[in-house]
Amino acid sequence: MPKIIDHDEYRKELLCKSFECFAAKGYGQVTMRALAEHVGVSTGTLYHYFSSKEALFEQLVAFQADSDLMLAARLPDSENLQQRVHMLLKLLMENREYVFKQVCVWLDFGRQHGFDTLFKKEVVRQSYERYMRFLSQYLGISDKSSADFVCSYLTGLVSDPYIMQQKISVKKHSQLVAKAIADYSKYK
Amino acid sequence: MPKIIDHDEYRKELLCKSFECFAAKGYGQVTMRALAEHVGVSTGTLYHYFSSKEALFEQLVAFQADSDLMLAARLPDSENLQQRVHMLLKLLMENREYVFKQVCVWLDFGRQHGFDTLFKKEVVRQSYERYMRFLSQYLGISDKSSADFVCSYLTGLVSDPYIMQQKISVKKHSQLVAKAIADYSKYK
Amino acid sequence: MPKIIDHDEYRKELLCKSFECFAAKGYGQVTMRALAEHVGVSTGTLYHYFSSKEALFEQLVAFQADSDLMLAARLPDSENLQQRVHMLLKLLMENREYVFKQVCVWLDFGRQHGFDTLFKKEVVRQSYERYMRFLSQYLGISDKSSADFVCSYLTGLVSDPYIMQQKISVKKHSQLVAKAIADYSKYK
Amino acid sequence: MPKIIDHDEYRKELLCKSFECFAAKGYGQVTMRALAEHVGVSTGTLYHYFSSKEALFEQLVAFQADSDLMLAARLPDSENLQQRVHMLLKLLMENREYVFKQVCVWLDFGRQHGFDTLFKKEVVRQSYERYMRFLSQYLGISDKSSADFVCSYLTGLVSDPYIMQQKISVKKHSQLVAKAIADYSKYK
DNA sequence: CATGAATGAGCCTTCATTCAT
DNA sequence: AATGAATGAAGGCTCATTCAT
Repeated sequence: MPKIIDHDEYRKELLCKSFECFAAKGYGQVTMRALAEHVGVSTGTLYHYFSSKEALFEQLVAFQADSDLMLAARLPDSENLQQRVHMLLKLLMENREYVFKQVCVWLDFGRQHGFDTLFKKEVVRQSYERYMRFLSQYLGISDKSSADFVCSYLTGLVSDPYIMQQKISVKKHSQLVAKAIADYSKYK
Repeated sequence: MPKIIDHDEYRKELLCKSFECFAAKGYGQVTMRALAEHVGVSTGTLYHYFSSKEALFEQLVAFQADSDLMLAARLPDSENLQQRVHMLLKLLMENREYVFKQVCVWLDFGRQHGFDTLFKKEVVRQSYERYMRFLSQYLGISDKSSADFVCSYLTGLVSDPYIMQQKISVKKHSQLVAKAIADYSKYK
Repeated sequence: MPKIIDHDEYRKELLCKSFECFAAKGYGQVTMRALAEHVGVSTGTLYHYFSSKEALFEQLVAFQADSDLMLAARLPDSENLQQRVHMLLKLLMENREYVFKQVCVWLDFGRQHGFDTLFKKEVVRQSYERYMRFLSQYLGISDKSSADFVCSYLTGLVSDPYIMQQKISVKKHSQLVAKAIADYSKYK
Repeated sequence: MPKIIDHDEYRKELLCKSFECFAAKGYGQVTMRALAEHVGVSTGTLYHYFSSKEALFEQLVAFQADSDLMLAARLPDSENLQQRVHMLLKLLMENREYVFKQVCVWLDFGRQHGFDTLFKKEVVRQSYERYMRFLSQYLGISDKSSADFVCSYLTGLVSDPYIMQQKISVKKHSQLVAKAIADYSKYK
């Protein structure tokens, strides 16, 4: 095996490969040995790049938060709200497995650190705000309630393992969401 | 007089007291010793009522699924759709912490058994179907897409730790949801 | 195996059996697994009685310090100084192996905690003072220099592995030591 | 020009720098990484000069045994026995820290190889005999018991961490030792 | 029934050692 | 010659589980 040229690059590669494990089994159920095996290195190497299991997990979360921006960046623009919702949903549905795993990892992370103190962490706060900002901008939502509403809906969409199992009608869902957003002005 | 009259009753009591632990720390992070201590018995006793940690956890999930019906049963009836949505949301929000913990436990359960094979389990399928049936009936939704939509929204509402942290405007959300349901017919 | 009746008694028994290991191999070379095997219990049991390897070692040292009093207590009294020296040397020589091991353990302990801060520890200070007090009393030495002299000689006697290997002439040594003590007054 | 002119010279330099580590922490507690860092090279370099940790340690002990002759060689001669004892003690006391570390290292070495088989090793036997020969010659002792006696005393003097901590009266000790040696003839 | 001491497999982590560069 | 990334066996410690009381 040739010597690794870029330490940090390799670190990210390890994180990348670790994601699956943590998502599937959960932090407490993942052993460093199993992880090393899955990733294709020795436990010693893992500890060469990460000071501990917890540190690895934390870096994984931070890394994933970054990666997600790339998912969102793929979204094409459009004049039409319903079209934008549609594309967003389509993107999520196409990556549902990945997104669901993401949710799983985040939940673990939350438990690991306590949900009450979670949002005091810089990584977490930033990630979340970036996410909300993106949503608001892309969907052109300026109102908090509407944003929360859409956000809840989307979170549910990607969190619900039952829905995960089936095909939803992206078109109908888009219509409902777009209408809800558009209607909002009537209720203020 | 014997302390415990009903073996099964006591079993449920133990499960009940175990819920907090599993919800807060996650299956893999809960030790039988810690659990026993939290519940106030010895580990031996725990093993007298449950054959293993996994069995205990499984029974906990089944038990919780039952308990949730009691939450739903508290919901008063109403002619008005928006009012019904409103009451449902209010109920969820009043029990947000409990409901969120529930989500956490289910997540663990899912991972323990693999999400792909999850719905082949009788307990799980039944639970879920009961939940969907209740929603459809209570909100008077006969269409699958609408049901999925509302279900997604609700799942997100109770799963999202960020939303968990803040107060949402139940009123506005109710309006949006009720409108979305009502509007549905236009898009079929 | 019957349940242990006296927790503390058993703890001491474990310490007692541990002594050999630490003396022979040195703290850093003793593994908990090897120790458990030598002692005849499982590692789990070891940790049931001692919170850590270090704690075990510390308790061992404290326990040994106590045990040594029993060795000294066996010494019969005598009017004659040379006789007393003689009996002391004989006792040491008869237990040379044990005493040497003791020295080994103490040295390890010293290194573990840093020799500079060693005598700030209560256990250590007390042990040492008890030892010196006993020597002074038994040999009737009131002067510090003489005591240090005898102490040095004795420490060397039990520390020197070369001397350990051979028989020394207890009689001659006694004469030399007794004379040295008696002579002391001439040099003050 | 190559940085290291003499391979063997550099080896000794590495040993020299290693001494502190082993003396302070004990063989088992010293890691090759820590050693490399302390010495200022990479672990790879360490393994370039020594085939293993154990080999390094063994060479260290042999090297130190040689070095000690230099300490002894510094001793000036004198007609007067008490003066010679006095100078010897003074030398030891001035180098007490170094000498004590030496003792620690030897203890480790002894344990590593088993004290019972220790004197079958050539290095060890030679070292010890050189030491005894020097003592006998310098102090003019021809009798084994006397030599053992003085030897015990000196070993104790440098081994006892308690005495290490304080100042002894070199003058008084010299008097006692010299007298003991001189007196010896009376007791044969 | 209830207890908690005992067990040992398995976890996280370290460390002597190797080897490609 | 020198480096340090990579390895995996082994160490300290935990924990699900059993069982004598």
